[in-house]
Amino acid sequence: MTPFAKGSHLHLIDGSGFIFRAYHALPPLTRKSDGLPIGAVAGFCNMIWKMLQETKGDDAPTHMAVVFDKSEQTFRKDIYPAYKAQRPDPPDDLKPQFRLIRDATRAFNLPCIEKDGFEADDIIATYATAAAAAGGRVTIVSADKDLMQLVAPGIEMFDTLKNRAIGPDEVFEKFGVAPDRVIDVQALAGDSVDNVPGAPGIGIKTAAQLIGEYGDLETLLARAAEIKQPKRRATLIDNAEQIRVSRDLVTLRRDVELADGIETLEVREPEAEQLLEFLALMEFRTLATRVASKLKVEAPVIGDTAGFAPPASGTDVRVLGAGEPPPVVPIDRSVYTVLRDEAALDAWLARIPARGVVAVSVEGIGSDEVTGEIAGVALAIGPGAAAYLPLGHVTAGGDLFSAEGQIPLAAALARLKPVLQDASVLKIGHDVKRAVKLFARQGIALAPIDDTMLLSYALHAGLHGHGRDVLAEEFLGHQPLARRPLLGGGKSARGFREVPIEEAAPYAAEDAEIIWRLWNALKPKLPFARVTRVYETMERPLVPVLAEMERNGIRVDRARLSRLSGDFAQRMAALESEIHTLAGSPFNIGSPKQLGEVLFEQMSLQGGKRGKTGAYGTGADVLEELAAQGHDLPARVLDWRALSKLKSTYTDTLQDAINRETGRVHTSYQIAGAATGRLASTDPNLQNIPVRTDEGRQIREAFVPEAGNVLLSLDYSQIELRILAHMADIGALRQAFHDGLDIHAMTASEMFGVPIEGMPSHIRRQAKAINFGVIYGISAFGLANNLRIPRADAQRFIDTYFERFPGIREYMNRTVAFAKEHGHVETLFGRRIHTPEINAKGPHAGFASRAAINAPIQGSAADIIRRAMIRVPAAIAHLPAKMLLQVHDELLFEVAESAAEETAEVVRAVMSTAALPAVALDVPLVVDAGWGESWSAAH
DNA sequence: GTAATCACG
DNA sequence: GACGTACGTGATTACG
Repeated sequence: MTPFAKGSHLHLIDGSGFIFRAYHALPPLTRKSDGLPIGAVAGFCNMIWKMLQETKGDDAPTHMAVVFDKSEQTFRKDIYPAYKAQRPDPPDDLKPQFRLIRDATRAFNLPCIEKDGFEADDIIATYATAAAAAGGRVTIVSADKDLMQLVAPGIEMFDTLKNRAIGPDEVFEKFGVAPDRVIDVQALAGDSVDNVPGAPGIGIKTAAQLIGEYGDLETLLARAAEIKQPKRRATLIDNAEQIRVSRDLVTLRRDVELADGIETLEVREPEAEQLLEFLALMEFRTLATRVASKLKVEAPVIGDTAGFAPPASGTDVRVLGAGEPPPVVPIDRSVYTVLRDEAALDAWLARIPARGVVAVSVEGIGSDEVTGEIAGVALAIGPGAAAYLPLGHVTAGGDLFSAEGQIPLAAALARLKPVLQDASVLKIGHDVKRAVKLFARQGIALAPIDDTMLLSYALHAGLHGHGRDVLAEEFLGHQPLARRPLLGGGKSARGFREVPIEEAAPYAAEDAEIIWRLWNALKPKLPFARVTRVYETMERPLVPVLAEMERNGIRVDRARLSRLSGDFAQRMAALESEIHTLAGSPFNIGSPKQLGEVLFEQMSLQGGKRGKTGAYGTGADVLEELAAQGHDLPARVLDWRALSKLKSTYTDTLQDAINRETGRVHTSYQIAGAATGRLASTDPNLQNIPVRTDEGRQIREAFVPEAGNVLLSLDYSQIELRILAHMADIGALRQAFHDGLDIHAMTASEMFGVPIEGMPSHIRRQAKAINFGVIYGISAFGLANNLRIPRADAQRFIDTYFERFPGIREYMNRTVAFAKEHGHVETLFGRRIHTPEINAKGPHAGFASRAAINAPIQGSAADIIRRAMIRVPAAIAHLPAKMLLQVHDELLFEVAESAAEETAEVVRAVMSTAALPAVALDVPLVVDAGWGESWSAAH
């Protein structure tokens, strides 16, 4: 080893700085065989190779190292906790590349230097200072202004992207002072990106002028009182301490204790085999060829499946036709691994980091995702490379015994946890919210994540479902093992824990492999469909938010529901006997068929209409009509039905939904359920809890907070009409919203020329029906039905409305035409809702065009509340508040009573600005808030 | 499994 | 001119 001395030349490459520059400078390249993002890796490798070639000869470096940031936690955070606090997470497609770039560095046979607690800049400063002191030369390969303070005799910088050296002159150009005073200028000017406070109101120009005048920072602060400009003087005096802290933050440490002395950084020639192996794995064909020719070895053959384990049997190859991707290795369930001991698990997990992406499929022991345990975890990193890790399987034989050949749960989870939480390993799932919840229960925060279900949803909402089986068929031409035979049905149904491991393993491992393949098939499509932003900002970030809400659950007062059930039962029994008396004979009131026969045959009432199945219609509208004619029986049936509905759907069923462990009800939200972007709530549905009748509201009174808390409800006022006013650009509507007018009264006034003051309620009601009708894609038939008026009258209303607001008709025509041309419509935020039926003939066409008119309006409203929900957790992090439920235009929170008002204001601010910055609405978004001792009282 | 009904926005 | 419709959901019940 040659000592570093006079004549030596050290190149220090700012690896972390370069990663971000390469990432943003290059298009999002992916590895061809599997879609792994590798743009930054490619940029890095090309840069290193170019540098190695160009620096040969007299000026060749004798020593070289690549330096990286290691952790977020540096000594600067101890000095100033807000330092770099608001820095966003790196993009998810960059995260897996961090590790690959370190691998690349080693493949080039270069030292890869990093140290906990320090930034790359501190390590560079330490080496550069030591090298200069030893009499050698230093070139810092970076354009980062934070490194410019190091420029000195013997130390210069080099910007590879601009291909120019940075010396004292260039530093002066940037900071207006010599390199040795750069720290002073940075301390004064601060840095908004890194959250270095500096002196408020002073930028680089002023700072340089002040330092130029007073010589250095301490002198300036000591003599601040002499400054003529009063504002500047006050700023410096008031913020002296903050400026000194800023100086400590920007000053690079030159005394980091480093394990490797400079002499160990001596340049070594790349080893051909090692380097080419890496380049082949990354599938960098051009660079591999170039490197091979330079190193005078044979270039590796890089096929499209390079990096994959060769298929066990490669005969059954699916041919996709000319111009299609290369032949695909078929799924082979016989090659999967079952991880039964810790050594096997460790070996498998060790393969994941280099990939940067792993498909994860987790099975709970049963259907409970909140308090249920894990039965097993399947992982996949490539075709045929999948494994199943059984954890909670049991053998049933009267009692349940833990099945043999399973690693103890705690030990396995301890090994999984670092990978599942590793920021540089992307975890992909299908409906990954399930996995997030199951792992959260085990203290594991699954992140970062991707979701093939949501990829499909962002790409193809309205075209087809997004279940795993549908997608496997559609995109892989593969039919997976069915879940049903494993779990049985009816009486013989069993939880996944009871499925024998040898049956569970191929099913689960195949699931993981399918997810991995689907991700590779779907993720690259996002930019082509222009839905990357939709997916990245409105689908994926919602997953952890919903997982937390679902885990929170809401407290429900069982005793109260039970009392209501009893009350309803009594009243139903009374009604039942009354109805039977009126009918003259007993029958099943709950049977529409029997009821129809009683009404229209036995009692011979008029107006009986048979539907397409031959049964009489007995819907509420029919019964109401009969009741209005003075018939008692249908009126009693309506009362009975209302109670029956409340009892069976709510007061009885909701009690069963209370979780034994938490005492709360945990709904599950379907993110990809509704084509428009709305959520759907299931098991139980908490988005249709009654509110419109007094009896219904009694059920809401059973939704209660914990002691000392209140339920806080915030809802958007008229959000869909506001969106319509914006999208269709209706000046009168927009103005009415700006002026805070009663929008339905205003509509009525415009249409019928009636003054808003003292407007008769039936006129307003008609206008309200029209406003809603417009959102739904109005038709005379629908409006007539709703208002119980003749169709001709309804048509006249609509004509008048369109005359008064011609922009609405234009919007409707424009939207339908767009759908016909493109096959989809879009929300304000770019969400696509496909309309495959839009060009159909016959009655389908009407449905499709109304749906197309409604979708951008309903969907934009859905987007807005999604955006709000994603921002809420950070906004309320400092408050004793939890977000519990979403009901399309309402968010419900549980909050300490003392913090209700503050929480309301914080959330109101988030909700009313949720469209920004993507869309600036021409109408205000008004949010109403209320809180109380129950969900009913919160309204 | 499907249709009818009705709860919500 | 007839068709036959308000938009988006989920749960329960009856019934074949």
